[in-house]
Amino acid sequence: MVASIRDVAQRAGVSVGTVSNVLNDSPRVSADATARVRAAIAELGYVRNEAARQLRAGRSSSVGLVVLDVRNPFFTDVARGAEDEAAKLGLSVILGNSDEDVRRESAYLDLFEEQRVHGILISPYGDIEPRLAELRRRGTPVVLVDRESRDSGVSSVSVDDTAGGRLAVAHLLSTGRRRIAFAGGPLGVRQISDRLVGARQAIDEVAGASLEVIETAGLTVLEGRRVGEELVARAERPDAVFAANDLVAVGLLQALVMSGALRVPEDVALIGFDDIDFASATVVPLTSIRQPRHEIGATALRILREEAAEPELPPRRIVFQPELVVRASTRR
Amino acid sequence: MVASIRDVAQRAGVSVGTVSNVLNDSPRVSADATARVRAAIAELGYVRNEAARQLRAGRSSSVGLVVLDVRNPFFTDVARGAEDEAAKLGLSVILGNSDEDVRRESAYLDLFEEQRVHGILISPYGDIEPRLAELRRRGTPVVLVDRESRDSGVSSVSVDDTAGGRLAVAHLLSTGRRRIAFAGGPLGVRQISDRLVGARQAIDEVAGASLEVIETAGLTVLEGRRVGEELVARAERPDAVFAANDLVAVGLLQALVMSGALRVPEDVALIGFDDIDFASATVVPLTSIRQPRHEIGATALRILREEAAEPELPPRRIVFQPELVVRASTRR
DNA sequence: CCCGGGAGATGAATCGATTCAACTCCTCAC
DNA sequence: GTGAGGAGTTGAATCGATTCATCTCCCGGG
Repeated sequence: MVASIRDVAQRAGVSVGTVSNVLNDSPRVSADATARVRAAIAELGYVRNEAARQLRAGRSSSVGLVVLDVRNPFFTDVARGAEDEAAKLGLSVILGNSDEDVRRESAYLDLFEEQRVHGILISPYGDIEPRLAELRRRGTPVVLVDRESRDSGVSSVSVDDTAGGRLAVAHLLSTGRRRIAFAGGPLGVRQISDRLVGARQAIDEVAGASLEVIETAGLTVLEGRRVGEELVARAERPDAVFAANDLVAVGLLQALVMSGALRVPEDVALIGFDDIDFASATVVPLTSIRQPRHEIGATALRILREEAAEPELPPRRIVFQPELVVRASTRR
Repeated sequence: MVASIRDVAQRAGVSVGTVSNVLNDSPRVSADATARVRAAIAELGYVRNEAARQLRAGRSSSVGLVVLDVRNPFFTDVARGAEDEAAKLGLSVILGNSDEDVRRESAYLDLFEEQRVHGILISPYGDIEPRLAELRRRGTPVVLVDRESRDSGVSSVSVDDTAGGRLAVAHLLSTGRRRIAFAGGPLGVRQISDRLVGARQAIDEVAGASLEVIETAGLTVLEGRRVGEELVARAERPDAVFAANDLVAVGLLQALVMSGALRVPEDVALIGFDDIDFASATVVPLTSIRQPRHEIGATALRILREEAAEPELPPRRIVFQPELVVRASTRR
């Protein structure tokens, strides 16, 4: 029913080898043969069968990317960075959304391994470094995104979350705030716990500063609102909140502003993390910690390529430094 | 390097046919053989090669889904509906983000066709129905999502956007508003222009009612803010705005509230479209037009399956009816 | 006129899983 | 003792693109 390379060859009056050479732009084909093959392809509506190609090649030309939350602009920007870089190399990116669910995360890894993807980029949720090391051992290169790898033999591209946390809280302290709250979770996710570690370091350097931890079930706007409503209802409140990402910060901001009773930054200062595009567009523009989102994705893809080319290379760890972006939500 | 089914067969002391039967849970295999094969698989770390499977089967077990904007919760909810339904059938969903770009949209269709996906679900951006009909003719079932198909031979699952637009504006009119603005775009996207058509129908039924159209470049929060800022700066303002989706409505709300000069709904009423989860969580909870998002995705996938099973079926058009959800942003 | 060599073209072998006709045992009925 | 029939297993053929050793022309030099 669907035309194969053999049908094209027959129609063009050449061999399958020649058709294959045309498809792959081999220079060894005469102009005449090329034209005939092109015509036959158009007439038959021939479309290359990627499965057959892959089977022969041993690897697919797709890269799998598993993210924690597709709705978070941070990850879509990272994905775009990876896609742009992949396009240059003739690869494509398949996006999987683990949605902070270990079962979904694991299912995507299974799927990608069965597909013999070129490699896997993953922003991990569960404790899966052993599994990833195993994947790598079996021949699928893996690069951690947004989390630094620990001892396992896997490369990573991340941002120094501890430094980011320190930067955020040091900024709040420098504007005179002393009763700081950290809002985010789950703390089992290292990207998040590292930000908390940094926050604590900054607190410890200033006498009289205190840190309260408000753990959330996830990093979403809704969770942020929940925390905000709780704060509004309290008698004793922190004078500044460090949200573990911008979505949580946006939710907090909404709840605080909606209450009418609290002003940002006068009553409560607020700082987020990621510096998504949206951060500058909130009711009160949000101070945040910028991560080079696009660059993270692009770099991860480049490293993946290098590993695919030379599997024996030792794992690499790229760590970007985060940057403080001050806006109205923390002004004095 | 990587173990194949032949290696497993050899290690287990059976034929490849038997291994294949074990992998596919055929009942015709003895307990003894099954156990030996399972053991061999574990020892060798064997992972099935999906490309080889696909080549033989002729079709992949993945379904391609192309959405206009992954960041829009409406589409992630539709995607989840499709995924949940796919999982029941042993299929997986590959997500592609066209990001309202015809080149990206087209590239995903190429990719999916080369992959011989089981079928394609697409929320179309450009005018690609002819291309989709061609795909279907060549054997890849296609279902339009979120847009009703016109004359072409393609199935669709959508919501009655015209009825939705009518519902929205009729509601604004029923609360006494008369100078209505429609904010959204690009109007070349039929999902959007249909909402405008419905809005106009409602306007035409009420004497003294007027409709102003403010076209935007896309349906994003940032575009909504832009429109909001423009409205704030004006002397003559509408007394109600119908935003073509909730993201635009959220942006509008932010800009209006931020100005401090305008109150919602007292000075300007605001209604959105989609009723994303977030709509009830905005500073002023948003009145919206609800679409059965999860159900749309699930239904589309079910129809895709039916078409894959019986390619001769005539195209079907499922149209869900939208529903008005009243919240604070349009109260009197 | 012959031969070397380069440009093109050929087609069989290959990748790995599935399928199915054919085969081997065994059991049981008569 | 024989034959029917069921359970379980086998392995060659197949899917479609790529690769590469081999072959065919043809041209120019000697």
